[in-house]
Amino acid sequence: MVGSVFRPLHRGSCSVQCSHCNLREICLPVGLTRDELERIDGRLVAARRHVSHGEALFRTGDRFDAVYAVWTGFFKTVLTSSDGRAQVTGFQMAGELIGLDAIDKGVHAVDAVALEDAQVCVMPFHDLAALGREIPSLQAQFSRLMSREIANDHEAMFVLGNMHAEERVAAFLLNLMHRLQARGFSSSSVELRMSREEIGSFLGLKLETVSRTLSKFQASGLLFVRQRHITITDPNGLRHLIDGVSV
Amino acid sequence: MVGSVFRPLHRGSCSVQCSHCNLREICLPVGLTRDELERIDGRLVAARRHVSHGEALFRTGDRFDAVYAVWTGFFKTVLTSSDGRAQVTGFQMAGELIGLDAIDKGVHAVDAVALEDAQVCVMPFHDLAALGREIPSLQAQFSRLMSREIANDHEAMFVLGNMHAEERVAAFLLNLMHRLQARGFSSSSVELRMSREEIGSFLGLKLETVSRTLSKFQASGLLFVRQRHITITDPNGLRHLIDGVSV
DNA sequence: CGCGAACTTGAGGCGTGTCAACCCCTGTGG
DNA sequence: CCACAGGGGTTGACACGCCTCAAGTTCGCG
Repeated sequence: MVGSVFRPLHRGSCSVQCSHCNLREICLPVGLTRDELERIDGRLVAARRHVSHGEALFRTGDRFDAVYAVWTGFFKTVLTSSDGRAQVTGFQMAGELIGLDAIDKGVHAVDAVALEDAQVCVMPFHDLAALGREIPSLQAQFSRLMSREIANDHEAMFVLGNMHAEERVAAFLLNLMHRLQARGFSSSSVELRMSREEIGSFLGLKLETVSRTLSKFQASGLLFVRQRHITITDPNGLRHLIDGVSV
Repeated sequence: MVGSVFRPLHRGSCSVQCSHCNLREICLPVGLTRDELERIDGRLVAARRHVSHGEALFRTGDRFDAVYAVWTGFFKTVLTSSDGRAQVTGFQMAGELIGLDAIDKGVHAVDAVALEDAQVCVMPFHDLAALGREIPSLQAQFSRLMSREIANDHEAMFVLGNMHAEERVAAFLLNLMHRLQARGFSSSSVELRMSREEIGSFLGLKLETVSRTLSKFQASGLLFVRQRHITITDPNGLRHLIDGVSV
């Protein structure tokens, strides 16, 4: 277990310093001054927590008491109905927040599951709120991130409500590559962390349809796909598929 | 035009008092003390604004500078792609906020259109943020409402991604009646404010499918429908249709 | 009274789901 | 080092639910 040797460093009074984090320009502290960054060091993030591949950061029904920022690794959030149907509501990567939907009810309504070994920054919501009062630009950025999640969800609703299978998959790939690119990864080649079934759940499609669509994209010369490895050779071709669709 | 005679009262320095609003237990100020309520009087809501049936409160591309609370009337928000396809992302009624998705980018990404003559409370975001700093429970409630919108959107994604036409329409009706009931209206009878096409857009269905589904529900004895008037006679029957689905 | 918008209803087509068989890759144990 | 098992992925045939297209009805409004 890679993570366990680090655990002592990330627990208890040992402070996690946002000011030295390589994600500080992507994550919650965006826009804070040097001075403000140092004021939140050790006070915003109570601890780092390891979550192994396949394990849950939290589950539906768990009490909400902290917001999580992905530090390393990859997550999915899944909303499950009492008759067992599941909807993947999002995939989260480095610098993205998890748990925002639970602030209202104080109870988590989704499962957050690691799609690979991962580490998250634990931000107790009580502390986050207090720091937000002290540092207005932190509160502002937190509001912006909640707003961004709402806007992203509206985009997802558009995909689910208006698009055909090919358009959905193309939109998914472009969104994913765009976010990876913003984090310094290749914008053309990726090792997917999620299964066809998980992609399908997010997109409102069955796994066979996702698989068929990727095969068709390959046959059309838009990309190469082999299991979970995907190389996009014609991003403009993908964009053309969803033509008018903004964002 | 009913509203115009009130306009002078709602403009400029004339203060809008949340402490005397009949929505104060439903809207943003939920949970504020008497004292806190009086502190936001005339400072949170800069003005009330009338929006006539069919007109837009704001449109895609408009600069964001205020959050709106519905005071009277009924709205839809619509996300439109550049090729003209539209997705209704929500319907908003009294006490619900509009515009939260624009905080991040500072530009509105949806049209907010009144489905009947309406009045909204205009809350300049700058003032809202400042008051949030001054009154922590206001900031807390604002965060809760943003969180609630995220959770609602996830529910909508579940509906779009997992449900069949009948389930979608049933879920829509139950959600609508539940929200109306919370505002003191009948939970069984309603005059819909939106067209079949708008319902369909929200649910990812065509208007004919919505129409057929309502007719089928009537034939099954679940409700009476006549144009936009709907009376639900068997709410448990509707709930049974979406069985396991939580919320 | 007549027009247009919204709604209803029917017939037929199509895209995606369903079901099933097979393939690929990885890990495990003999 | 190979055999085997199992999960994930691919591909095909067929079914069916919703969309499309079209005609007719109802209602509100000038």
